[in-house]
Amino acid sequence: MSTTSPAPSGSDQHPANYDASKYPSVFVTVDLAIFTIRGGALSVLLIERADDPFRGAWALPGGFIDPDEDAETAAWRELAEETGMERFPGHLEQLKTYSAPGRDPRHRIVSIAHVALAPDLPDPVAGSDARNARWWAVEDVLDGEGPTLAFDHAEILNDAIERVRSKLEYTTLALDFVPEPFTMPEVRRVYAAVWGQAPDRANLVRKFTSTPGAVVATDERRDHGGAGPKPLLYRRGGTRELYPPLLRPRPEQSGQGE
Amino acid sequence: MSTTSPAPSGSDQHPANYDASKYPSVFVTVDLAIFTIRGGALSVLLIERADDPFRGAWALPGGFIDPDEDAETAAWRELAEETGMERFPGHLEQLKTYSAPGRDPRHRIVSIAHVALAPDLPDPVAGSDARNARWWAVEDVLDGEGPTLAFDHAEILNDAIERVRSKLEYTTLALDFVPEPFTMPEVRRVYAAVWGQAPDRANLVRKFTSTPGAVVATDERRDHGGAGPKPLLYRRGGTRELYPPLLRPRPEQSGQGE
DNA sequence: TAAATAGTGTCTCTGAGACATTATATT
DNA sequence: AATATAATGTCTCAGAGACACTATTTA
Repeated sequence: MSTTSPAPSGSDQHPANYDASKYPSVFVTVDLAIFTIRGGALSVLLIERADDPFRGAWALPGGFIDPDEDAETAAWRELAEETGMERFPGHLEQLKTYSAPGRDPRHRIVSIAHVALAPDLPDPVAGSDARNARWWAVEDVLDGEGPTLAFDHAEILNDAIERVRSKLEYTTLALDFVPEPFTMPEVRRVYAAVWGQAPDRANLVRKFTSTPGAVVATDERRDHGGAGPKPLLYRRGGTRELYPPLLRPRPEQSGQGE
Repeated sequence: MSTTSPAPSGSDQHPANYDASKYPSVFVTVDLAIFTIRGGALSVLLIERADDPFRGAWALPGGFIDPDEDAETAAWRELAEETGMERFPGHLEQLKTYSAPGRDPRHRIVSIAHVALAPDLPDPVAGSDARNARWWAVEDVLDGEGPTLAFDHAEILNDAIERVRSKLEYTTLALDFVPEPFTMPEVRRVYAAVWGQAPDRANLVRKFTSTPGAVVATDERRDHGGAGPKPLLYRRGGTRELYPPLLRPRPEQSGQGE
């Protein structure tokens, strides 16, 4: 059927009796868009490249998949290494795989990108290789006021941000940005940081407290030292889905109906 | 940092000066969950395996990524090959990448799975290798009344179905299941087939016709030969997002609020 | 005329958005 | 007191769900 591809021999669609020499070696890596909220701003961890290509540009952390690992395991391992914690204390999910032939000028590298997020992440550890790593406010990176990104990492970061923004609509993902126990005003500040716009206080609280199993109220309140009543503390519940979703406001769209 | 992984030498997170011999060869393939609607039933294309492993089991079509291709290009090529058409006339998107070390017992294979769908796909071509390929009703595969699936393809298929079901909620993806021009009753039958439950006629029509740019009405009607008035014909508009979404009914959930 | 289907009207109820009100805390 | 914040109440409107009604076609 195919005239363009070196089809597998025989009827097997999988490479049992396959001539591997026809294919150049392919490296498979994981890349990570790690988000946290620092100073009220959605922030992402980037690493400054010390070598060419893209020397001096900034890149998403990443690394190779070991022979005995799947991508998710490799991503958890990288998370622990990059943040210097034994076990990364947040959420991780696969984002998308990037496979353009020229995305790395040296080798064919297929990268399985992931999104991770956690509350209160510390400044990244200085690696044994003394490479430069730091948190950047996402807004600055998008504005172009921040660093230049290496490879296709600008595209990956865009996709990752859109994933987080949209999952805040129909899941309780925002709760993974705050340490337990948390207050509703804290959750609201997560929405403000990620969307750039906070939902109405009353509506947000109603959504979370009226979704069965989303959050569990404790009988304690947080003393934040400032003025006003002490907000009630909650813990995460088992329910991950917000139904119906908490939709972010869309930009006004013009266009004709039928 | 890592004690478990053979870390790249130096500070480079990408494999410029990397000892490739430390890693066994990894094959990268694309797998395809191709959906269409036949006889009112959501159906998926499967191929019977002629060789071990999983001889006699059924698998999603797939194949290798060529050195000069990205995954999407490879998927389009496979689509054309499997359906026997020069250009696959439907929608394609990346689903998820599957990378468990043991998912293929012979080699390390990382598979970038895709979801494709189109209206009115013909019976699959008999390949030059005379392998068996056919459409299966998704319902039968899920029931276990259908074929046994090879590798981790049951998991991939499940993920693919869930992707299609959920995208029908917040996009106009249903329109890619019908040939242009189409009628609203046809679109409704798509929802019925994918969700197992049709939305209310009036509400569905309101949603599509009141979303600016979603569909464009023609001034023609389809003669379907049967009783009743001839339904109005539409074409797809540029808008892909349904906002607010057309949510499918959720199963009753129990659980305690706060 | 009966039956089938397309298209539209409309009633009700949920829930989002917006804002007011009350309660609780600090200075 | 004045100010700040948390929590809740409530008014309004958009839109989903359900269903009725009319129109159009075939048998």
